[in-house]
Amino acid sequence: MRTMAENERSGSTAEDDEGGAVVRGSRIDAAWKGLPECRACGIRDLALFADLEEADFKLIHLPIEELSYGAGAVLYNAGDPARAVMSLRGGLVKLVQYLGDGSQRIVRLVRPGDSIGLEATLQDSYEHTAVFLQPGMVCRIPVEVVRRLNDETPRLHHQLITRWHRSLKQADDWLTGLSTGNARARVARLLLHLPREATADGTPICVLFSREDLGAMLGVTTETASRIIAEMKRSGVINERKFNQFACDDDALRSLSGE
Amino acid sequence: MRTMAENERSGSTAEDDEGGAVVRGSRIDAAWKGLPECRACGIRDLALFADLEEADFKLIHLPIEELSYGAGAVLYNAGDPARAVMSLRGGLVKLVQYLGDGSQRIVRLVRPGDSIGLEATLQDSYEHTAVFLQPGMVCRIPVEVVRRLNDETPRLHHQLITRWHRSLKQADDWLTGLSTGNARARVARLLLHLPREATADGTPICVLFSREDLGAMLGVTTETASRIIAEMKRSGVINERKFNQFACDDDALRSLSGE
DNA sequence: CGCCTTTTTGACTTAACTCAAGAATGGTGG
DNA sequence: CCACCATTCTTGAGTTAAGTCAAAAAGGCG
Repeated sequence: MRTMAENERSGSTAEDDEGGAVVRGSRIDAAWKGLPECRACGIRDLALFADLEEADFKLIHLPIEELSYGAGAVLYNAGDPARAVMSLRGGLVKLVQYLGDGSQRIVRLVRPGDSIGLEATLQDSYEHTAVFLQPGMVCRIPVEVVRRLNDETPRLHHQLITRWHRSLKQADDWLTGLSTGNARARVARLLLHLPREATADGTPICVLFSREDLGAMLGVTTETASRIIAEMKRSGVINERKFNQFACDDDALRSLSGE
Repeated sequence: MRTMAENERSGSTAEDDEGGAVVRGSRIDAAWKGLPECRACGIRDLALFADLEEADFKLIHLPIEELSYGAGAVLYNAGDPARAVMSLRGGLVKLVQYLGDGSQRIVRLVRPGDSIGLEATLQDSYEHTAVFLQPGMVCRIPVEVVRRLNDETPRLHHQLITRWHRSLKQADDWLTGLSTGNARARVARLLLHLPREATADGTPICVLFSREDLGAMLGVTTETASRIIAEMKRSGVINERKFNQFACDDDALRSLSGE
């Protein structure tokens, strides 16, 4: 089976390596941005700390760091010691799971406001490999902080449960939506599911990624993913504005998705 | 696409219908078994209440009921009002998700000790349809009881988080294991994943289900599922002792699974 | 025992995989 | 700035696994 890409597991993990911008190839692994002021966080209402009150912040006795990553940067690898929960502040992250034979499958996408590595609160190693698809930032919250807040304030643990729930729902939808039906329908559903970004001229755009990643999300080969995207471009269902940036005809996509 | 079985959504839901054994066709929907004594529960160490202490039980102010179901009985349908969390005491339950076109996909199997319908603590309707594949029993815990215990004792909410985590892990494994690779490998992995039951002569047996359900778990057609099981029977990888009860050659299965 | 459902099998079609080569793209270094 | 290199993407041709439609066989139930 060549359905999924080979695992490259290249380079060092960003965890434990937060000391500054490390440039390798064209990839910036992690750049330290300082200690954020959670109370003033621009996306706090989306984030893990959404419900915290003034008093709760006093319970934080370890630094929360803000780190920024380039596309391709690895947040952590499966099996790495899990010492922090991350809150995504921008960009897009894939969670990858490896099979026995070295092939891989992308099990979820993480978007701004979502948490990454929640399992750190329960066990001492990460379950997936987390890789940035689009550059962005995370707040790195040491697991001791999460544990302490969770013990002391119900406001955090409601948020935690909500996040577990959200991840599970996403996992179920991922299975039914992106792993079911023919390849064309899967691509269409994926495109519909992707975040849209506003452009200068007002057209919503969705940013796509490598055909290999596409294949690993949908459980099809790179070539099949490529062929379908190419075909959609030719038929005008999607319209490439810049490299891998597409304006989508959502109605057409919906009908392709078999809805 | 005919990949998955048509949604029959037949019959009434067991929820709200706990007043006694309802026999329709050959299916017993639900039989009321009485109010269990949690403290003395035989599988309590597996169940949601594993960590509760004597004082905690005093917080339970609504009855927990014990209900038994036959194969094919529907615990609840997707969208039904979610008024209880269930703890599975025996048997096997499938969680089904429906797609826009009416086809279905089985997203998870629930085994004894696992909880069903945890989303009831967060929202007012169930996300899946839950159906018994093998007859068994559940304890039905009103959502108010779970909420109250969760507010009052950290011992429950650790169990709750653990269960969310376990479900998510299972979802991820389900995707990579049962929705990846060719049909033969998927069937092999499913068989390896199924619980084994001891028989009189000591051979571990695994109880299989309809080809339609098999297809809906693996994302293949009923015919493909049937063909592969038939082929495995012929080649001796599995050995049918009774109807849908198989002795498995696990080493052979592992090699088929592409491990 | 006969009816109905599920399973199995067959024949055919088609979607997706495989292998391979050529085109495009982006980065690198002269 | 441009030429070159390494990827990644696209496309083609051939193969194969899985889907489809249909009918026969097997099981289970009344």
